[in-house]
Amino acid sequence: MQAPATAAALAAPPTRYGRVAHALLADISGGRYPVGARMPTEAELEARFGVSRHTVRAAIRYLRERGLVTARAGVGTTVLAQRPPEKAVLSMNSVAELLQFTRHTRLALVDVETQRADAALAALLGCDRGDTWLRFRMLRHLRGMAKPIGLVHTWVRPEFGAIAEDIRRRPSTLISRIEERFGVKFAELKQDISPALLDAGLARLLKAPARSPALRILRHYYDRDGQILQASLGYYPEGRFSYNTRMRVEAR
Amino acid sequence: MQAPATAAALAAPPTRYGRVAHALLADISGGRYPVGARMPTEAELEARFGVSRHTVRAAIRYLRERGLVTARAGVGTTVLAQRPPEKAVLSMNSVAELLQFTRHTRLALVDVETQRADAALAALLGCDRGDTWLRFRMLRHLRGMAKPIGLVHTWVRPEFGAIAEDIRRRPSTLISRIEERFGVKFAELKQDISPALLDAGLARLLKAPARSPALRILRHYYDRDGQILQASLGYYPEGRFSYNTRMRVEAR
DNA sequence: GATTATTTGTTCGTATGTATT
DNA sequence: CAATACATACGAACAAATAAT
Repeated sequence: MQAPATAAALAAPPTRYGRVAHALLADISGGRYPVGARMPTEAELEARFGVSRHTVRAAIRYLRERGLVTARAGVGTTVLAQRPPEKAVLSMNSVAELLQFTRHTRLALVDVETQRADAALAALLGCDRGDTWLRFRMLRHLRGMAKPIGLVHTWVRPEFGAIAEDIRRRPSTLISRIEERFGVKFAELKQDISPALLDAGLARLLKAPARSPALRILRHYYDRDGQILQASLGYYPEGRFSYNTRMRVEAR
Repeated sequence: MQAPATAAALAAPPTRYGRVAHALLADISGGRYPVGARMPTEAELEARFGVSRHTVRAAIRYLRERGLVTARAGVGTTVLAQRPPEKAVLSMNSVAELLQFTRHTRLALVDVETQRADAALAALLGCDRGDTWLRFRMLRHLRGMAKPIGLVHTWVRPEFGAIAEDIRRRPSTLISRIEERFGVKFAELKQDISPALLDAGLARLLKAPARSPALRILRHYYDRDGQILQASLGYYPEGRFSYNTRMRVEAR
């Protein structure tokens, strides 16, 4: 009902299929093809736009790749959404809140060692085999809880090795110490959460049953240039920690 | 670190381009075309496989869509990764991306039943004991993966029960079907991720080993008035799915 | 239940455009 | 400028999935 979809939100490729795709996109957001309705058949679109079937199919593929329509043989092409995914804001999951969380925990250093990346570690850290890293292992405690909430392995470049003594004397999050000491800032964080079983060694350190389940959280910290600064791998056993987010759909 | 080990082989589409794509995939994972190397040109692949250029391009598109190669005009096609990600990665920074992800998966209905909330269910859903819910169980598949990536229990209010027949005929995400049919919109999503062990029943449905670890994702969907619309509890076994987020530090 | 019409999916062939070396 | 390689586009035919008869 409201204003002509002002934004050509997406840049149309300067191609024939791009023009067809965006004409259809305008029809969809304009309500001509409502969500759930079927689009014209490929043959009809050929006629309407005066292009070949190949071009029509390229246009529809463009819309499919963006999640706007779905196509099924024998049925047709159905509209899935009125507009390309709008930006919704994640209210809870910001870097600031993440760091806030780590401030409410206490760290205890387990050990530090130098590691040369084998194939598995190289894959984990996204580095070349043979690269040298300094690995810290630390237990993360929450005030008032007897058992640690997690065990974190953190790898830092050996250039930053000077912080090892600092950390030994007073454990803290490595990334903030690196930022202080070396004046670098991390600009981006990638995080991957997967399930894992605790092996005997991890279980003992965490005071958890062996072969019990845990969250395995892998984080990569990058600076503004996309250079990796630090990586960490944490194990958080069942019942002590869960990862909670809250998202709002932005008003349209 | 444990490796997911068994490469969940991608099912090749029973098509000519599917066979070409998987032959190339075998070459890539076999080391014939290492990461960073250039693939043969389209013309060379035509000759090698005895197919048309169109089919070669469809095969390469298949590999591109899976992030294995990249193609640039005037340059060629370059290998980006040695193996297809054998697990689905949910890269989620917004509700939009979450919905986008669910579009790339296929749902298969397991069963539907009416449930009266006992104490445990009431706690899980945040409702009163004795409330009636309709519970769907669905397996979530990723195109090209043999085993399901997860099993999702979804509870909806019995008022929305009319969608049961729809879903039975052609499974889809419940929340979108409810939005279509009843004109309600969810405005907020709360999500909680924790680790869990698969019991025998879940393991059987998921074709996973019993007592293997999984991500347990609980979601609550609310409308604008804070009324709960739907809740879901999903189990995603190790090696098939991971939860991925990317955060940037806000410039100050 | 079988048949037929409809619609998308796959595959060939060919030609021209565009980006890069 | 020329050669190379992917990108776009036209035309045609058959296959597969589905819906309607």
